[in-house]
Amino acid sequence: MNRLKAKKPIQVALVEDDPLLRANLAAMLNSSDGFHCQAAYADGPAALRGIRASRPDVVLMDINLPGMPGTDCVRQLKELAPQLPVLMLTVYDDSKQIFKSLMSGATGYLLKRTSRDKLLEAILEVHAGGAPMSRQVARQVVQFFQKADEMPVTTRNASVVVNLTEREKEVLAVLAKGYAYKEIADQLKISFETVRTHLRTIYEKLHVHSRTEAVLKYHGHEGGR
Amino acid sequence: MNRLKAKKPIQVALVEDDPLLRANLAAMLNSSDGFHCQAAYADGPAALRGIRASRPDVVLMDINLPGMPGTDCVRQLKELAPQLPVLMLTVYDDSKQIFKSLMSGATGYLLKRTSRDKLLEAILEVHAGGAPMSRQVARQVVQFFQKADEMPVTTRNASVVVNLTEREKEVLAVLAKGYAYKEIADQLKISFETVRTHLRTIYEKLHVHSRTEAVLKYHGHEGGR
DNA sequence: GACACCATACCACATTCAGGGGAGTCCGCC
DNA sequence: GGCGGACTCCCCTGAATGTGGTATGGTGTC
Repeated sequence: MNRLKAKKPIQVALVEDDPLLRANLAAMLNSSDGFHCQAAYADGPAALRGIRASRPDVVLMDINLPGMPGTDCVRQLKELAPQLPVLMLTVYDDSKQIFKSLMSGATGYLLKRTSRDKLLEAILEVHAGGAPMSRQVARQVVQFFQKADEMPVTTRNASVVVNLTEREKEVLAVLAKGYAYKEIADQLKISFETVRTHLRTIYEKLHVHSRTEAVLKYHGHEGGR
Repeated sequence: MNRLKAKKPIQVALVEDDPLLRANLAAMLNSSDGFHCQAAYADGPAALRGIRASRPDVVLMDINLPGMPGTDCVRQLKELAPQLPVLMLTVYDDSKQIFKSLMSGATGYLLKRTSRDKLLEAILEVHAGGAPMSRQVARQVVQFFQKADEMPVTTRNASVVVNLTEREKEVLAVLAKGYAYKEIADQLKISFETVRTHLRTIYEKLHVHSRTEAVLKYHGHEGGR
């Protein structure tokens, strides 16, 4: 954050629909040595038009844009400037969003709660040829590969479910038939709360965040990312 | 690198066949606040035996081990301690090696020319739940996703879904991938409320009362109830 | 034109789910 | 004989879901 003193600043373009956040980010960039907010756009189409002409060094893009999703915007941006690094900003560390962004061409992926310093560091990093990711994001990406490794063998519900204990498998099996928590509790003769405790650890082990995702994994569907 | 002052140091286990490098790394760790080199192994089998008993917080592993490749070692390590984070060290930023490591279960991937500070930072990072990667590695990982921009679409849906209108089928298809209502709304470019309206009529037509039941019908599982 | 049907959208209320704690028993293993 | 893992149970909070009603514009049909 302290080198680049006399060098020309990194030209950053912003794409963010929230006016307040947009202004804050721009101000933050312009008050930081080595950075310059070249332009700020409120939506995808405007960004595409502007960036085509102005050629920034780095783009900071909100993933939730009105009208055109950030991921679509990245994809089109990458078509007209393949080398241009794009940093996605999001409030969610949801794996579906992450992979969608990365597949669309995003170069890095940061959570919005990233601190100012980390954000500036990430801009430098991406400009230097890296691929900065927030901690949670990086871990998800890495886990993707570990899951992908189990995939080809797809012994249906055998491979994904292996880490689960016997009881957890029972709970998941009932869950996967569509029963509500209290019904699962009745069937297994345990309390509602115990069902929830099991489900929590099951979700953790399967890397999912909703019963639907868990059911999809159980049935080997491996739901969309 | 300066927090964790009075806290218990992170217990690190080393796996590195080069005696000199091994000693250097151990010394470096032990001379750094907040870190402790708990053990250092020269090969995979020794590491597996030792780590099973000693339960370190983090493992630093050379990818080029004599006898057993580092990737195999990681795989076995992950079987006996799935939560244990493993940082791979390598001189190559070869993409095949990187992906093999990640698929084997490595949590982070650093080039050996990484500086002392960056290395310590990476250990903290991985211990805090992240997935530190050297710049070159991160970029390769991201590029992987951009090349793999396809998806296995297995949606054979004809059975129960016939009574539904076109739009309803679209909604159900996205629902069945595990997306939340608001995500469905984003994808179909309609409002959250409209998604809910569609879902209501879908549930009615399918005679179900929860998304899990709907998903099961959609995938032809019929669920026992 | 009246009518049915579809897609869109909003409000309100109750229930369910998801994630964060903590905590006690039992059992096996070093 | 302590320690960890599995299983059990409870509390709290906030988000997501399920169900009821209502409404507008478009489209096609009789």
